[in-house]
Parts: sequence; structure tokens; C-alpha cells
Amino acid sequence: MQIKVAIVDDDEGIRSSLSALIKRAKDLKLTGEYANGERALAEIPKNLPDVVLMDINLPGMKGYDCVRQLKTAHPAVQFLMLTVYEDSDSLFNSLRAGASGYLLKRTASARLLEAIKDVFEGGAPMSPQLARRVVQFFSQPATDNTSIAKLTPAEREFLDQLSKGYAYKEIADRMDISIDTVRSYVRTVYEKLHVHSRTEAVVKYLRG
Amino acid sequence: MQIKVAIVDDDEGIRSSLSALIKRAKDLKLTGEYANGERALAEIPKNLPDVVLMDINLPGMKGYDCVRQLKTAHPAVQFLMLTVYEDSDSLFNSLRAGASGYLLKRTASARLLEAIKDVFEGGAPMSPQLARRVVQFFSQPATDNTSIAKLTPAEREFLDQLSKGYAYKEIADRMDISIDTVRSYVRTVYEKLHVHSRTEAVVKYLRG
DNA sequence: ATTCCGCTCGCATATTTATGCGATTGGAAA
DNA sequence: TTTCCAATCGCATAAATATGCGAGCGGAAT
Repeated sequence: MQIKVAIVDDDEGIRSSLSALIKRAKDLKLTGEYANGERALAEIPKNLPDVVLMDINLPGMKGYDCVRQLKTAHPAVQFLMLTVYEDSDSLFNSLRAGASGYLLKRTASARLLEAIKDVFEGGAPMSPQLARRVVQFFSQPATDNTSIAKLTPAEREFLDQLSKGYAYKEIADRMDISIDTVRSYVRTVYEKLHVHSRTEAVVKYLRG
Repeated sequence: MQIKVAIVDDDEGIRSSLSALIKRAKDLKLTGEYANGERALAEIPKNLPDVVLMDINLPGMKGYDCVRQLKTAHPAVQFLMLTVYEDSDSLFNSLRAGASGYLLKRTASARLLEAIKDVFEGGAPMSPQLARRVVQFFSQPATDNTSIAKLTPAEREFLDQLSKGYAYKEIADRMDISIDTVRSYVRTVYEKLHVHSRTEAVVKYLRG
């Protein structure tokens, strides 16, 4: 089965080289190419592709705004952003909008074809520099300041379970300890965090 | 120049097959292998590698807790997590701890060698399923937020108080209503959020 | 070797939370 | 105008949580 692909890019040259690339690939099928977001919004619903190659820097609406609207109406369609820019804002705006992949335009043709298959199969292809930026988003600024750092491994594990909403009995089962040991952890953890209720502990844990 | 690699895994078999793989690669050099997080914490600083292959499910401390400590002390070292588990918690805990890549253990050898070079060069290699999970993390506001949006103003105010850790009685005082009205809000809010405990409600509120 | 600490478990009890089944009022929508 | 619903309150009870006062064991540190 062929993967249906659509292209949204205002640059005629890029559009034609992309469409040529897709037409050459026997397991891909081009369903349409659009020069701007407005056209894409109007035309794509009439002939739904599996994957959309979307330029970020379109005249008029931004590529990610176009993605946001299309993705809401057609959640099954996958969006692969193509851009010359490496800036974080475009990246995170696109991800928030529902894009699944993000490649720089200088990506090699072979890699691009691979990426189209990746997104279609549920992956999230991304240029290495951009992937690292996403990963760094999560890494907290090495400040191990909080009182949570003073917890023992078992206590931290317990606190994590607490934050999931499990009852003491369930936590006991999951950690394979008795409910009285759970109660014991409640005491030591609350004391170390200076709290007196589950909610306070969980908030402190989730917020640092 | 060779990339210096260390291995942390409690499974002897996996350790030996990984070390054999690394020894065979001429542009990689094995600097050490450790059976648990505690050993890794003690030994790795004595002979710093460029990249550490870290198992998540270690006896004793979790792999990501080990990463957190080592990364804090040695920010230049890159960590590549290897695990059999695909669960989100391990993934996000690892990323928060400072890991740069995350692969499933069933990853092909060739792909693993490639990934080691990727992290060393500033990339963030990740199994497709996991990459997608990271990407999806960003595109939640459009989906999950709906339940909280359905709350009435008074209910939202109440939920905010709940998340601050106040007891029902305290919330009643602050909102100048009776404790039974508070209980009433508990019911309606829990129903709208589809939860059955304070902790679940608060987590949903803070993460919305 | 002795002390400290992390981990484990038990019993008892006070307080808080969760939930069921109600009611009244005033304002907005039908 | 009748219906709906947010907001308020009440009583009752089961379940969960918070906390006090213990204990034993094994490993690490001094």
C-alpha cells in the first residue's frame, strides 16, 4: 500500500523537487501540493493524505497554525515539518500544534523518504540537533536543591506512587511491602518534606 | 579519535555482549563496565567516558537516579539509556535526569553503534515509539484540558484551594461556605474530572 | 564493636476524605 | 412560565489518611 503524501510550501522550486522525489518513490503517492496554509486548509480535507510535508515559513498563516487546525479536524493525518530555521520557538510551536516530526530542509533525500515512512508508522523523526533541543527541554537545571533530594531511594519510589493517586494498599502491593511499611514511609517522607498531607507532598514532588 | 564508552547493567550476559560489540568497533573504546548504580557512581569519576550506556532497571538505585548524580558532577558525559520497558515514567524520569538518548534493548547492534556516535556528536537518538511519546507530551493542551474547562467558576476556585493542600474545613473558611458545600463540590468536580481521589484531581489540575 | 540508618513491620486512634441521598434558592435558558 | 442548573446546605457512613509509639534486621560508617 502506498503512503499518500501532500506538500505545503510556498517555494515553487522546493515544491517541484519534493514532488519529483515523491513521485519517484514507488511506495509513496502524491495527493496534492499547496502554496500556502489557506489553500491547504481548504483543499486537504477534500483529499486526505496520510502524511503532510509542511513548510513553517509560509506567507500568511504560519505552518504550525495550519497544522493546528488540520490536526484538530483530522487527527489521523501526520505532519512532518520542513524548515530552514533551527529556532526553538518554531520547533515547540509545531510540536504543540500536533506535528510529529521536524526536519531541516538540508536533510538528504534518502533520509526524508525514510522520515515519511517513520511518521506514518508512528515514529517521530527529527534532525539530531532538534531532537537534542527537545530532550534538553526536560532536563532540569542541575539544581538538586529540593528537600526531595534528601529522600532515600525507597522513599522516592514511594512518593512517586503517592503522586499517581494509588491508595496505601495499592502502593503496598506495587512495592511488595506491607501497608504498615507504607505508613512508615508516609511519616518519614512528610517529615523530610515538611508537609502534613498527601496533597502537599504530591504538589511539592511535582513542582520541585 | 575513539569515543570512550562505559556500560552500566546488572545482567552479565548483556554486559558481555555489549562490551564485545564495543570492542569490535574500532572507533569506540570501552573504559569500564559496572553491575549497578552505586559502583558506577564510585568508579566512573575515576575514569571518565564520553558516553555511558545505562540500564534503567538496576538492583538498588534506578538507572536514572544514577544519571542524575553523575550528570550533575560531569555535565560533559552523555548518557544513553537502554531498557526493555517502554513505560512513560522511565522515559521522562530519564530525560529529566539528563539522559540524551533512550533505546530499547531490542535495538539492532548497528543502530546502537550509530546511536553512540549520535549522542557523542550532540544528537538525541531515540527509538521511534519513544520519540513519538516525547512529541506527544507537547501536544496535550488541546485534548486533556477539556475536563477542567467544564468546571464552573466556584468549582474551579474550589479545585485551586484543593491543590493548595487545605483541609475541607479550611477551604470552607477561605471560601466562606459550609463544609457540606465543600463536600458537594468534591462530588461534582470529581465526577467532571473522572477521578476518585483528591490526589488524582490535583494532579489533573496541575498538569492540565 | 558499636553506632547510625535504611528498610521493614505491627497496633491503635484521631482526623480527613469519599460518597450516597437528599433539600432550597435565584437566575438563566427554553 | 416552566425547566434547568449553579450554588448553597444537611445528615450519615464507609473508606482512606495521618500520626503516635513502638520493634527487629542488616549494612555502612566511625
